[in-house]
Amino acid sequence: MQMDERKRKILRAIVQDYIATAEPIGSRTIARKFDLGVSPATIRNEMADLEDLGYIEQPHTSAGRIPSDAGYRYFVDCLMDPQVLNDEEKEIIERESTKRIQQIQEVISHTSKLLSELTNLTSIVLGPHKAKSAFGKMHFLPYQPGQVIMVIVKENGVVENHIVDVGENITAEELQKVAGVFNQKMRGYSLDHVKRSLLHEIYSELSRQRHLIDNTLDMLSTILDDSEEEDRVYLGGTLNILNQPEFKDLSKVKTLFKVFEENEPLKKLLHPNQEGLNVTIGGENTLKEFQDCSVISANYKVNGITIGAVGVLGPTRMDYAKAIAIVDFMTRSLTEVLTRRRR
Amino acid sequence: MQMDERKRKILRAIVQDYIATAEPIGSRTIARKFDLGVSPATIRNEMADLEDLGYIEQPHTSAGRIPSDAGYRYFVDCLMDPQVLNDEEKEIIERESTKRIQQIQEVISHTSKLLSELTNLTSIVLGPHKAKSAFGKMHFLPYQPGQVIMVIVKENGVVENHIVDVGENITAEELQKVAGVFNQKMRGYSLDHVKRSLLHEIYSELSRQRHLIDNTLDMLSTILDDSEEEDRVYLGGTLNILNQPEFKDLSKVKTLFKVFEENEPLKKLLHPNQEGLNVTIGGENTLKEFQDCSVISANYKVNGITIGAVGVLGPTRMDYAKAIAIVDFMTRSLTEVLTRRRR
DNA sequence: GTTAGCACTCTCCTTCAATGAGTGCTAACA
DNA sequence: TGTTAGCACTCATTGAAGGAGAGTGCTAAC
Repeated sequence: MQMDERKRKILRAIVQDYIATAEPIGSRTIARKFDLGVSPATIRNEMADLEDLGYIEQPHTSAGRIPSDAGYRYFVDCLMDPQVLNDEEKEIIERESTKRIQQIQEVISHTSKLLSELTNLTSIVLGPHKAKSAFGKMHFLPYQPGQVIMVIVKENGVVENHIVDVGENITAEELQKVAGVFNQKMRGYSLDHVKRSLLHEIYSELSRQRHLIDNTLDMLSTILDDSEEEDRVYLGGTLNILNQPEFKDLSKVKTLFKVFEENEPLKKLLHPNQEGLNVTIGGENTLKEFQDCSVISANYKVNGITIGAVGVLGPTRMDYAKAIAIVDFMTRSLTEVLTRRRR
Repeated sequence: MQMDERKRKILRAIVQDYIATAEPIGSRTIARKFDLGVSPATIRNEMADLEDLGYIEQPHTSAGRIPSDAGYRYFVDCLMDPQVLNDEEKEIIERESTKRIQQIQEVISHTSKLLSELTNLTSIVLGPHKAKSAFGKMHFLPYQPGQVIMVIVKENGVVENHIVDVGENITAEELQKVAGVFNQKMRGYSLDHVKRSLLHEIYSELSRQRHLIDNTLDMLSTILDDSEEEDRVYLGGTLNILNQPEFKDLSKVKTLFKVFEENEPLKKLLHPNQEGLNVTIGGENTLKEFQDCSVISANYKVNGITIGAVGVLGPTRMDYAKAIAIVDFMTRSLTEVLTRRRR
């Protein structure tokens, strides 16, 4: 059995209606709502075929049909009219992107908020990859006796500050020397690379100033441990899923929210290593908690290098056309903003 | 009608049992579970009195009694056995407080997490008050052409960095001068005070270097706008409330979580301006969303000055003795840690 | 003052039947 | 041969009815 034009029309009608109403749809309703020029009986026959093909299913005998994961997949791949954002939405995103923003983290968190507001879904944004981001420059500033502020500027523009213990008798000049060594040896290298290859070199360089080495050990581990830390995941609009009828069951909400508290599974959802825009539908998700959810995700870049990912998460019954359009536009905008920042 | 010893015993029994089971409790059950030496009938008579006094109420005629807000209040004020933490709990908190912590923000967020874990309630922690925190010192570091990193050290130990536009032709010496003026004029004063009283003085000082003033204006507004920003509120264990039977209704959860997304109402809950430990029960909360919740809150200090507040939020049916003990111990520990950091 | 006994109330649970939406099948039709 | 009308059938949902159970307040006896 093959898909023909009429089957496609009917499948599209089912998916669109189910996305809009969240109610199973029957043959009579399709005939009434969508002008296909055939009677409910004919539609019934076609629906039986579509069910055989695995594109739709029946919650129970006397209910209408709903799309299966495969049905959504077919819809996304073949049936969907690609959508472009309306001017209002574009303007909102663009207004946001022209704001004077100080730090990359702020850009990311705004993005997350905006995504969830525009889609009415839950947004997941993966911040810049710490261990992979290149070390830029290091500075020391006085803090209080025995401690200094270590300011680290990454090449992607992120600025971090750490407070480190140095002991009371280290001098400003000595700190200068330490910073000099770090800056000279590590500039442009990712922290991953430092840890794997450069540690020895830095030590041997510093060991000429024997009494410095204990302190610098601490500093290095501060920097590197920090890079070990989870890359931050920004969530937005988690409450939006409470509006979806598929989550009127509290226990579902609970398991989902529990996963939201952990970073690792969320990262996985975004396929941060896959290029381009990805649509993952229902059971295609590897995590069982998300098997009735779909995820639209895409990467953002700085200077052509992928540094993070954004996505939206919602029930499989989501408005794919709109969500895809928004995620797509958003990653482009984000890539542009971040690249612009670096001049 | 007066409270006598037996009435107190019965009220205590009702509150304790209801806290443990979340089920209305009847006279027969009280007689069975608690060894009061009287029959259910006697207890019934006393319960009728307690209801007249407003300490307990009946959800409906044929159900047992549950404590009213006034009942909880009486329990907390007069009946409760004050609890001390067990060694395990103490150890957990103390282990946390001896960790090497870099920044005050981390201490606060750990506190929030710990509070919610120990109490199984939702924790709310109000970070250090920005506008009221005193300016300490300012430094400039190079960033990229036309922008510099402005590092600000508050007197409470908080370190912030901002990126500011300065135009391409400002020199390092000029920045030094600007920092000098800021440091000299603002040190030790709260940003509130700077905004109210010192702005003029700083401008007139800087106007000697005419061409600097535009840039410094920007910097000042960066600092001061930031102080306008919401003081951050840290929430922990929001999912814990989903385990409470009183929140099995999704719409309740939704309204509550909606409030969680805003800072202002949460701050109000903590009574950050009230000294000592506060217990706010049910209807005593001014926000209608929280009228079936109770809040235990207390202030923490640095060097004797209140700079923030912590609290736990749960259903009125919470384990007050335990929650109070934990919040109390936690604020003391936090105060101690933060004071120690400053040496 | 305390207690046993009892009628009464009200929620909760189960059962049962009616309703209605939707289907698949068959036979008639173009 | 594809389309349609008609019809019997299925099954979730709704609401009513009735019984069980928990708990109360009142009365009378101790």
